[in-house]
Amino acid sequence: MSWTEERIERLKSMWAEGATASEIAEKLGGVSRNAVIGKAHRLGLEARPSPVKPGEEHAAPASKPAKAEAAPKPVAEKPQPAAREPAPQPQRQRPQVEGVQYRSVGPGGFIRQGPGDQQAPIPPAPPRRLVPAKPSPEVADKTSLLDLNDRICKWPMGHPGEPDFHFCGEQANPGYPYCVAHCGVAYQAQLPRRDRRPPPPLPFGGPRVR
DNA sequence: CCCTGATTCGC
DNA sequence: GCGAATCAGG
Repeated sequence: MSWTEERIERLKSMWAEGATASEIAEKLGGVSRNAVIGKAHRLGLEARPSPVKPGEEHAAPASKPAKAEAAPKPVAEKPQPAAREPAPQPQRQRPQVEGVQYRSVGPGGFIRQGPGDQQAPIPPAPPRRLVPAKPSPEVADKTSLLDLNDRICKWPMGHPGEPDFHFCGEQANPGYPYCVAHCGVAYQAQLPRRDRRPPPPLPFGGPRVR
């Protein structure tokens, strides 16, 4: 289907009336939404309000510092030594009752919830105060998850789960989550379509096509 | 996912 | 010039 004089006029009038490209394409018939948009542009028709913002420079971080950074949450206030311990029960033995139930005991001496328990069993007072675990020596001087902020390069080193997994920790490239060197790895200039490598075929022939 | 218009670029 | 493919926001 070609763009005859008559069809172009219909396109112009409908475009001027505010019909969407899809509607115009449907009423004209024989052309796609993209064809209508492409033709409208070539005809120099008035641009429609695009859902994609035109300007808005990417580099404008200082424009709206309104709620850029929430104030650092008051990380869990140090638990005051109030109510140190809930009155230690002198009762040492478990009450021997018929149908006694055995429960497993988790780290810190807390009794795990049983499958049939209606409410959590009252945990016994932990024998000692719980303290944060010391970092393993492998990551002692390395950047951990808790060290991250927006000025620190978050490039992962190694893999999660490995004992020495940590983060790069260099000074981040302002506005980016990584340092300059890792930004160079993370962000690649987009090549023209003809120069792009097609993705390699998936192993085993890829997903099954029905 | 759906929709939208804008843009690119092989033909 | 055409329009599919792609992009990017709603």
